[in-house]
Amino acid sequence: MKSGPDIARIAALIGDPARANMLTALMSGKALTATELAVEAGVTPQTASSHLARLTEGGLLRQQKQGRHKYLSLAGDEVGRLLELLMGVAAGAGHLRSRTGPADPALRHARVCYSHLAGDLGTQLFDALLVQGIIARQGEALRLTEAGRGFAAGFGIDIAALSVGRAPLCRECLDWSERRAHLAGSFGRAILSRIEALGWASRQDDSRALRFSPAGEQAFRAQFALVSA
Amino acid sequence: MKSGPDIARIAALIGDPARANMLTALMSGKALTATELAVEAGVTPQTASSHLARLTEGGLLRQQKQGRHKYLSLAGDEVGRLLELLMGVAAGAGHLRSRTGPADPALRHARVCYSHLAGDLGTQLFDALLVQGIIARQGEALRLTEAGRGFAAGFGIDIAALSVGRAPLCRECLDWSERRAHLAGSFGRAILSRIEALGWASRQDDSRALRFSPAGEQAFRAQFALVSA
DNA sequence: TTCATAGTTCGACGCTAGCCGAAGCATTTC
DNA sequence: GAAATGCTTCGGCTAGCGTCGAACTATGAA
Repeated sequence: MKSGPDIARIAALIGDPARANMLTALMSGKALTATELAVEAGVTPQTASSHLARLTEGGLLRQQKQGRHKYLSLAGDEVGRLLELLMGVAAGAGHLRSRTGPADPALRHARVCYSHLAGDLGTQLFDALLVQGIIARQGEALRLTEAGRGFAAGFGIDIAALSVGRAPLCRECLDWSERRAHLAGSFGRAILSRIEALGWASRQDDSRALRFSPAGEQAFRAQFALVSA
Repeated sequence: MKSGPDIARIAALIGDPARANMLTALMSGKALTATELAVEAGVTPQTASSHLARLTEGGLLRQQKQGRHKYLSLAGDEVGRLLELLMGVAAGAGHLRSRTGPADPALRHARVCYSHLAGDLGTQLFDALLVQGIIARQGEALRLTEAGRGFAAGFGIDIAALSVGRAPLCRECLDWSERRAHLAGSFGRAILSRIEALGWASRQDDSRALRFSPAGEQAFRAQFALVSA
């Protein structure tokens, strides 16, 4: 029977696995759409909608409508710090998640994440694009450089066509298997389309794994100047 | 579908109102017994027992058995910081608890704790007994010194009669309101009996508060050489 | 010894909260 | 205009969790 802030209320908000997944997905600081978060949490959009409403109502998330999308991000630094501390305590208690995503090596190597390239190859690509100055950080955001536009044209991507929407051209997306960022945004999706169009890789239709042919992976590494495996 | 520490697990632990009450009650750093926490949380001892077991298993609490009591305290600084941050976020979200509890000053001043003296006067007594060499630390335990035996006789306590049982003569007991030790054990109980027998103080029968008469408190302070209030 | 108290275990009950299917806006695209 | 997409609301189902009564163990008191 204490007075004071209602810590149980917001702890309970974080305490649901689906919501916790959403929150950790947002820890990168990037805003994600409702559907992306639904996939991230492993629930249907209806369920996600309810969760997101409650998280917002509880002051943990901030919403930003943009066209028919709804971008969600953490409500503030304090929320981020809270989550980090929570991860620290959880790790200290030695409780790692049991429900580990499929340890499928193929998934870790290369997979599709909302129509862009993720996994080991995805993060390598992201690093290489930064090093080569094709994309650049601009504060919290990412932008396509002038050199990048030239590169895109040479790779067969029509940037002008991508720029019509208001959706960001470049976004970073945190990779669960690598804990590092890979490239999202319409440019990221275009790269994956191109990779498939060139026949370098194809999707496994019953999974998110992306299967590169040996020659395809070699061409991919050459194109983006990745160090060989 | 992320990997990493299971933040939902421990957030859910904090997310139950009863458990949250227990944790906030422990935020002062004081150790409390299982029953005290049950009262604090407003649940029956059975329910509390289950909660406390889960909190300990989850790495949030630390247990310390002492006789037939079980003292519980936060497992570490990190847990305390987590709770504080949680309160900060909760307060920021504008969610305050309505239920307010009594902070009875009389209870803090002097009360009965399993038949020995606790509260502010109890901890003062404990310190004075140590300083005057009536009791002394011996590793983790406490013992009555030779000087102490003489003092006890002068105060009207028959140490030989107390020594028949196997129960320790002197024990320290953590004080919830002061977060400091006071004297327990059969010697501690004997002191309280003597205080009551001398008419210095009397129990309030519907509470654990101990009511000293003005003259009684003065005599008590003189007897044990406490600094005046 | 016998009694009282602190704490635990077990079992059963009830309620909450998460989940999804179906249907309903709202916005964008063709 | 019609179709598609992103998101929300509603309703019903189910699993899980918190709750307590009753019975049990262990420690301390008389």
